[in-house]
Amino acid sequence: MKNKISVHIADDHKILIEGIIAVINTDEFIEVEGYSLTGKQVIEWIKSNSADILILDINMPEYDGIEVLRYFKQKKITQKAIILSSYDDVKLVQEMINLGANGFLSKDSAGLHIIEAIHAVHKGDQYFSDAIKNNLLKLYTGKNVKSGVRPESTILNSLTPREVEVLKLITNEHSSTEIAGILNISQSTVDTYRKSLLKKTNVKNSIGLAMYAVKNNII
Amino acid sequence: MKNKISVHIADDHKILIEGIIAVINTDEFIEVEGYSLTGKQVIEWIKSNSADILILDINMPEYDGIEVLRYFKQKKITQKAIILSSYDDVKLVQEMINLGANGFLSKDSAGLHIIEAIHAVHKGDQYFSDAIKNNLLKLYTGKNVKSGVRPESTILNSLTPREVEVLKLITNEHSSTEIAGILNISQSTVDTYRKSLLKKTNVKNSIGLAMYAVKNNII
DNA sequence: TAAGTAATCCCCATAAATAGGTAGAGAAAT
DNA sequence: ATTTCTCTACCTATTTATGGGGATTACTTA
Repeated sequence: MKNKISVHIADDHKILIEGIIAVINTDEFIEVEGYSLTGKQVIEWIKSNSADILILDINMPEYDGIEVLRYFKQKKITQKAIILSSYDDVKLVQEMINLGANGFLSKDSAGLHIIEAIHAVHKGDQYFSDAIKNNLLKLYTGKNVKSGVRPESTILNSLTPREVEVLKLITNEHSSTEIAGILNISQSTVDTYRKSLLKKTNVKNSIGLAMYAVKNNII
Repeated sequence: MKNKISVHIADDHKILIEGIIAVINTDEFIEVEGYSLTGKQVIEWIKSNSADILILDINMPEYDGIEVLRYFKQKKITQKAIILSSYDDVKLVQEMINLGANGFLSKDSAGLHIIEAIHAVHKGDQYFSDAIKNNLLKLYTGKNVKSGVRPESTILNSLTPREVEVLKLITNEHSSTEIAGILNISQSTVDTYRKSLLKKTNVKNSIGLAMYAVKNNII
């Protein structure tokens, strides 16, 4: 008899985990090795374990999926991972691919696709759910890009630590005066950060910044 | 032999639906009657069907859970409903209760709780998952309310259709001038909407509005 | 050492948002 | 028939945000 493909699942919603387990159990060649409810748990788990495939949700408390992949990359851990995501944000997908993700599944997809994805990635292929494939195509061909995706900003806009701090405070509904008080810097400085944030993220106003923060899980 | 409790599931994530079905199938007294992937489908479904219990996700495209309940209330449809939600926002819970929801489940809860909830609601009781119960308690006792929950706003904040339109445009980075142009109304009117939105959602500024929109999937 | 980059601060000016009102027309509900 | 709700619009005033510069210090890297 052959070995089963072992899978570890990371998602903060237990119901979803149970669902995925139920789906996976319908395939005789795959078995669930365990699960994590937070990114922190994944990082703890990887220290002494591994699975053939890690199914990784992006939105998790205590280190999200991106941070988990970043950790893997930094520690040179070659754990195969399939990303589970609620929205098909192309920018995110690209970032995840760069961080070494092997597959990308939208939560919209049927359970069957998880099984397909697991088999594909196990064989060494990449797997993308249809919606994401289409979005990537549109991005590369440059046409018909749906709203919310800004092709001009394909370039990584790495924000400086201080900029991220300011961005977080903006997203938490603080005014520049308040931010200046909190960070103990002058209002002018905060204004300067606002300007560079607007330029780097290529959005129109503070609301765009907040949405950028949400999308990129800077929260 | 007795009749089984019939359940209809509404959620835009098929994987989650499959998971819930798998969980429910472990209980011999409950059966899944069908499912919907959008609020629109639920509204179509209710026109010629019903189930003992509707399991309703808040975040859905084409009419979210709130709008579905609002529709039920308006049409005086007495469909029992258990709300499924990703976050335990007390404000939301209260709104849903006022709209006639019979139970409230966090997606964090285990599958077992769905079954408990279904049985409880079927008997005529209300059901709340623990996290939500705690939050409601804190709200009523007024202490130790976690950030993000604003106790002052106990009052129902159902937004009017026009307010939602404005909110969407705000969230899409439009200024008041632009919104006035798009909706063909005066800027003053847009300002009025901004004021009532701020009051109803009880947030501090436009960024709070955008975050509210994101949380409530008004997008 | 020269070139960057990050963090800090300032000027000036305009555009936009917030806060406090008031108020009318029409629809819907009681 | 009267109240309530929604959409519409205006006034006044203040506070924030945006857009265009320029500039210093300190640290790192080619």
